[in-house]
Amino acid sequence: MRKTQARQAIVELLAKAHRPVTAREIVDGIAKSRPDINKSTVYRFIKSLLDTNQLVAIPLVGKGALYELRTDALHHHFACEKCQDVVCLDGADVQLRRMVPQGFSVSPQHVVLSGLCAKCS
Amino acid sequence: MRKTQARQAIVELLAKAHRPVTAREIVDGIAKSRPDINKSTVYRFIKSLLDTNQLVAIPLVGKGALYELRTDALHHHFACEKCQDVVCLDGADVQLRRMVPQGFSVSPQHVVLSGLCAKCS
DNA sequence: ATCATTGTTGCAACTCAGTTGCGTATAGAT
DNA sequence: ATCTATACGCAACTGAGTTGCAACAATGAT
Repeated sequence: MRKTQARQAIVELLAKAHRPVTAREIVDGIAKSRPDINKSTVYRFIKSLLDTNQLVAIPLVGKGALYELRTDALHHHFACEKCQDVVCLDGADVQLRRMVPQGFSVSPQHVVLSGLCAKCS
Repeated sequence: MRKTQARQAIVELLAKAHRPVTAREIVDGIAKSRPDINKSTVYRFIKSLLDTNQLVAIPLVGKGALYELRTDALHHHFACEKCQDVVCLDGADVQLRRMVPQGFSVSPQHVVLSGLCAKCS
């Protein structure tokens, strides 16, 4: 995995976002700040980060996925169906394990709950 | 909402599936049994069912969503990352409520956990 | 510092799921 | 039986994401 200018720019964008972002936001963000970097490069790198487990994908209802760099602090997410806001949930791992049958294991980084947030409900 | 031949065929397919299916499976399934029904009709009806809350969407990691007819028996889903199998989880609602902050409400039909199922882990 | 290797990139063309505009057909009311 | 809004088929379109390939540039060797 070579350290190229394009890749540094993409990782920087992800790190600066401080929230999960869509593929579209990454592509558009890079296009704005670095128009010399092609969208194929961005998509290829997103895929590569996913393959090497450096990026966490959070699937959304009907609208692709959100991405965030994997950090040591594993956490789950909650997506508000009304304001589309995504917040991070902490300490929910124990609860999750209680939900699945014996022998099943949950990937904590892939859990996203949907519903209404405190503001919208 | 008129009861047309196309719509009856689509609902029938969903009911007979006895598991959540992808949009692709619905479109292909209809195309096979009823080639006279156009894919636009299928997509339009899926959207219409979603808008009227008669269909539940289960977002997947990177691969669109699964759909199932809404039944009285609300339940959550678990998607195996290896064998792609989707199973239904029961009685997990209480656990979910413990996971979100005060004031948040979870849409139980929209929760899908990912990980490894008993066979694959 | 220069070179050679090979992974990475830009480009343009492509794929394919899902959408849309429009003229026609049909379910359901009168 | 007639009427009319709703739903449909069709074909063209959209747009996110992918791919083949020639050119480029990041690393390790010299």
